[in-house]
Amino acid sequence: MLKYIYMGTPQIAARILEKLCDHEMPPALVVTQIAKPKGRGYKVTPSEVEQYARTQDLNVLETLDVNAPGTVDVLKTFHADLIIVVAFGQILREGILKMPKHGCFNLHASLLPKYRGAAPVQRAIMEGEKETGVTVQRMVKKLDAGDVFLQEKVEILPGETSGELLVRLAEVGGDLLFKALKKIEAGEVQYIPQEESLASYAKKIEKAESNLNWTLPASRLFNTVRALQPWPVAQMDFQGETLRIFGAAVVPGRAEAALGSFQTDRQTFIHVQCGDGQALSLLEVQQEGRKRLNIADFLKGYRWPSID
RNA sequence: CGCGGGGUGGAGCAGCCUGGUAGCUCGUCGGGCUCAUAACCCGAAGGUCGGAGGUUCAAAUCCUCCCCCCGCAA
Repeated sequence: MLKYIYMGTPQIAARILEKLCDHEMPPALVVTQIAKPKGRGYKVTPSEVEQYARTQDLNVLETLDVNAPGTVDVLKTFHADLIIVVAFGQILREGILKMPKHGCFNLHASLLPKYRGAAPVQRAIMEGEKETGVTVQRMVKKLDAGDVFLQEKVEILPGETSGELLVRLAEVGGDLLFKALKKIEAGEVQYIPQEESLASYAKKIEKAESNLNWTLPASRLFNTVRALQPWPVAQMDFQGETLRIFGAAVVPGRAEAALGSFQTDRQTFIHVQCGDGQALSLLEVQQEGRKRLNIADFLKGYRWPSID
């Protein structure tokens, strides 16, 4: 039986770790980012991976920097055959990459070489892709540039958000990783080098991107609204206050309307004019301190400034 | 003790600061108008104002504690 170390941090990594455990192939050690203060009240909270690992009584190592000499020494004591990395949040240096006999493997949520980097799922949705996938790659020094071991396509459903897609990718990815482990164990390993000329990068999502830019085409903004869920969530300035946008649709615009201006019957819709002449219909929104509401409910209680 | 917003008939909100008849936009039910209608008109039902104490002649409104929801920030 292969002995491996699992490195991961957020929910998707926890879900995949869970799948490996369900397949009765738990890691010898789980490495995760150190518990940090977060959420309201800044309570110190362990990562999702750690929380799950604890329920399975797995060995857990929290670390601020895996590449630190002390940490590397600890990892060495496990004599792992390989290391699996899923959304860990830290970049492994050669000292670790060369440590395990079979090497280090990473599950990446895209069809490499496309969408290398931090936000492959979000960027794929933002670009309006119809399909993406998961890839198990043999890690090398250059980020997400290693040889492809296994890869599986996943269709992106119409209107699907990053959060929803991520859940499905975790299911497929977990199974793919298990398959990878089985093949490695059996010595059936074949790699396909990535075609560098086809490589693209999925830049990390910045919270500043959540402000919708009305000079862009409506379809692009629709994709952005989907891509930015569950975080950081698209938002816009509406009558002087911030409105978060959870649901939207592309509708015909009006030629004479100014970009970013909106049209509403104050009962059932708000259409915001976009850069390509079409408009974005707001379907589900949220005001600060309030709950998410469909547009009709939002308009029922909305207080329009003066006039009337 | 990181900062802040909110919990009011079925839904979404106002009222709270400056205690004293619980309001608005919808929905529901009944009736009317209409060829007809999700439109319009008339009427009705429906609320221990998150919970527990306290102050007061009187608390949705002021004070204290608790529960739940949410935004920022990380």
